[in-house]
Amino acid sequence: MKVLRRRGANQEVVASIHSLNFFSGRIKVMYREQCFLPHAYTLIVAEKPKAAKRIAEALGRPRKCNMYGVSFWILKVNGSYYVVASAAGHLFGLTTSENGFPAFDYYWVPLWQIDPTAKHTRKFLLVLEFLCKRAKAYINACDYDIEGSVIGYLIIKSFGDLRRAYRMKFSTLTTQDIRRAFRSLSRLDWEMIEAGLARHELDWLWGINISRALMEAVRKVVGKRISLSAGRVQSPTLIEVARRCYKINLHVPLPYYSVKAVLEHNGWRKRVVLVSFIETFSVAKRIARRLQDRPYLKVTKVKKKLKVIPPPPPFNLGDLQLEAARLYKLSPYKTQEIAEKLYLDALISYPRTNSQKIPPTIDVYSIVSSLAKSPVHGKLATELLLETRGFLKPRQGEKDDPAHPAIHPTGNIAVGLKGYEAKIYDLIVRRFLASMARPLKLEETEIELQHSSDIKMKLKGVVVVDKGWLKYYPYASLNEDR
DNA sequence: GCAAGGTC
Repeated sequence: MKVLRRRGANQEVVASIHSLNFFSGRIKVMYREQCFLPHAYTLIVAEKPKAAKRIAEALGRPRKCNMYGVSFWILKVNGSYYVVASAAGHLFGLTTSENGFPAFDYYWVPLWQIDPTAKHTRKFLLVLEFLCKRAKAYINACDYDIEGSVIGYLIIKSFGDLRRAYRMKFSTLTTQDIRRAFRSLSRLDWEMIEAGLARHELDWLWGINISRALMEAVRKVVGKRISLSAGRVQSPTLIEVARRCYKINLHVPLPYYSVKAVLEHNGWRKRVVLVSFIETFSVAKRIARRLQDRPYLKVTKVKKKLKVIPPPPPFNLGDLQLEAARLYKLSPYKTQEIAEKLYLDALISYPRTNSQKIPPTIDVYSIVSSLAKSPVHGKLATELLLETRGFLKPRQGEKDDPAHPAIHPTGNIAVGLKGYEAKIYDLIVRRFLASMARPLKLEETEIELQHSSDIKMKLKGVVVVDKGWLKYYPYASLNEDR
């Protein structure tokens, strides 16, 4: 289906095939547009089409081309040509020709050859092969993580030349960040590539061999073949699920009793509870009767404590998934998917991060100033700027990530977000703002009350002295009954 | 047939 025609001395015409019409058993090919592939260009490889489009648009004024139904972009930067093309996630996978186990003879092949659900990857591979063959240099602009490093590496290794390959490193898909990453290209990131290849190969070796051994063992006992699997992630997860299941099923609940009373003082009513728990109903009933017979309590102790709770750090992916599950019952997968979309729309930074830190190189003042213009978060961002007088220092969490900062808004204004997308974006923005706000101050009061007998009751209360960061992130769970 | 992790 590749259609090529020589055009002039140094230009090739790639006719794009837009649609295939099946008519009377014959295939009719319709040509709609033509793309002039420059003679000399650098190929920029993105991980997915949407990222490729963003990169192309950030670097120049691209011309969109199409081949086998796959888009790529041609543009000129400072007089040189660049072609931005994209993968569709992993395009290569591991396989073996060995049956049974142990199987150690594994090798990389195009994914469409071994995975029936990945047939669509073939056309991406064909386009990349075509573009790689004619490129003078290569830039791996896949997501900056170990999988992205492997995706780009395998493409350039298979069809291009690793000696003329570079890495583009970015954490957001904003024009600014893409241009910065393009200006400061680095050598191929061999550490990440090796880590990624090792991850693939170990997961494959362990998973395939243990699964085969498991099936063989079960077949010997049961007498028939059952499809079973084991792996680095699923097997420990299954053990944990089983442990919890046992724990829940084997739990024997022991009843206990508490005595509650309503305290009235100058028209002010509060519920007080017994300091200790009672094991039997008869004892609890006796205490309740004594309280009823003589319904007065004397204050014996008042304890006041000022609690200062520092702001929460900005989100890493795990924290975001926990919050989205707690607040909106979203599955971790769904949250991840939404975050990915927000990243591709250049609204948030790269979400697959473990970091709870915002490094000083990120211009948080610009981001908050931009957010101040947002119809949704403008008021909050403005308040933060006023409160802090522009002195913005995000709380740094413990967890770190070698490649990316904590998830944060880019400052681009979100338009038309709906449903859970709006909710997840809201969580990210609020958490980011909260991380730079004042601590939350609470005054906790505990009052001990004594009955004329030896019965002791208590009363707990809390007053918010300074809302601090809670104003920005009111969803916080403070883990205590407040 | 079997993993895990990308993305359409």
